[in-house]
Amino acid sequence: MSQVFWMTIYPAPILTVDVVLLELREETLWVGILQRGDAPYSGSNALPGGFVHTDEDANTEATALRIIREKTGLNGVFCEQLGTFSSPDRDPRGWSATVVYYALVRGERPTETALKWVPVDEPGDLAFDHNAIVAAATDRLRAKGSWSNLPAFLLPPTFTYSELRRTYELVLGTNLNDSAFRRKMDEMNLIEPVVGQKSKATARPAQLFKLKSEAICSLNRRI
Amino acid sequence: MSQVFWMTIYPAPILTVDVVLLELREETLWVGILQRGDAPYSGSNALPGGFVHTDEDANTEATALRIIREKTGLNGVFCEQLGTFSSPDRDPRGWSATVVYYALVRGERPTETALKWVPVDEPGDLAFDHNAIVAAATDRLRAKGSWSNLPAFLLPPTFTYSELRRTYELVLGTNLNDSAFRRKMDEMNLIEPVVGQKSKATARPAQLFKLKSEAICSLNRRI
DNA sequence: AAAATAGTGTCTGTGAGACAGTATCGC
DNA sequence: GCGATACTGTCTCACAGACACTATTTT
Repeated sequence: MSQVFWMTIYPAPILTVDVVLLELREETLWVGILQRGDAPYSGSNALPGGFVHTDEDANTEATALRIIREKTGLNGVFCEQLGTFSSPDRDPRGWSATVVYYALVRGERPTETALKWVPVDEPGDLAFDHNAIVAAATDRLRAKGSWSNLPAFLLPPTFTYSELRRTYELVLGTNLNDSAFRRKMDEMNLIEPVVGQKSKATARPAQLFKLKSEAICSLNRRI
Repeated sequence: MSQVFWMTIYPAPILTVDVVLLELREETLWVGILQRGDAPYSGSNALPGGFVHTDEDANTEATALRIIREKTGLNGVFCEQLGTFSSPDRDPRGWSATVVYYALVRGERPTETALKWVPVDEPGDLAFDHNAIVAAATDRLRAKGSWSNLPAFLLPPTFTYSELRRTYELVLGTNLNDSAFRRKMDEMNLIEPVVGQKSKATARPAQLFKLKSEAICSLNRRI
């Protein structure tokens, strides 16, 4: 290991991977947190995270997906790199960097886990620099929501026009015109109808739709 | 150091910082590369990069700015995190991650340095995964160019409408309508005239402009 | 029938492309 | 004068907001 060579000059920074799990429920965006057991910040709330398992992780995204699987039991969620946060002070163990991913949980939150959900705008005091990281993740979601199909990944696989529009409204923090939204969605060719009908109890049922592609894609127009 | 605890379980990944220096010259985007002296990939071309100096770098961006300063002598260039690239194979020394920044050099390339400049679209074979990283950086530049003032940072501090439009055209790979571009720039309030005039030798001199703010900002409309 | 939500049709203002027309320089 | 580039004015089309209107369900 020639790694020893430079480690004698500069100690290797601590490298971790953290995940911002985001979920939409009851008209609010929630972030998943865990109470830490080990030091540092033992007992504090923090984002789920961990070290790279160099024997099994193909890259830091694989680490993030493994952490998501371990903490929530979920597979196949939308997961994207947010950025790397670093400083000499953010971790009392020394100079550290954390590669952060954010993930969107579709529909129902997983149960039977230690994960707690708190509103993204009032997550309370989190360990490390995790408050700043949560803020950066919501900024990214709101920014990217205006020109991509990202908000759709906060919904279950099938959804109505109204649910999709309401999701965009909550992510973007604005009200959207109903007919203009339908027009844009129709023309942008992102969603397709499913034969089943939504059995909304109170009024006329709505057509259910699903994404044509399970991949994130940018829109030629703004929402 | 409780760092020892987890290092006994998983060896710490190698963490580096790399910089994609981009420059616009002769109607082409160029990327700055260095010939490597040390192993691995000794003799190959690679992006300028290095390890975090934990005694002096406040974060990985500071590392990137220090690398830019050391390799080009430039201060105050636009520099932004592109992302972190990682894998067990990208560095023969072991599992590694590199935090990549891209920087835009304004106007004249620095001389008297070991830096070589190659076209971003044909950079030749680069060490590590640096070809993929250069491609990701140009993708980011092209994407962000369409909704921000980013391309202006490829120009000298003062420039004409025509030069700014040409820069956007080269970054975006499309032709832009002259009068529409002027209208948008006027309304978006990003640039302001400077009293001096450009002394273009061949024809009518053009008004020089400068950015109102030296910060990157997103546009409310697309270019 | 009334209430409620789903979905459609049409008017209108605004912004962007197209392009003609004017201005100012070197020669 | 002419060529060249800088800049301005105007026409038109397309898109998005507004909103009235119709449709289909539950109660």
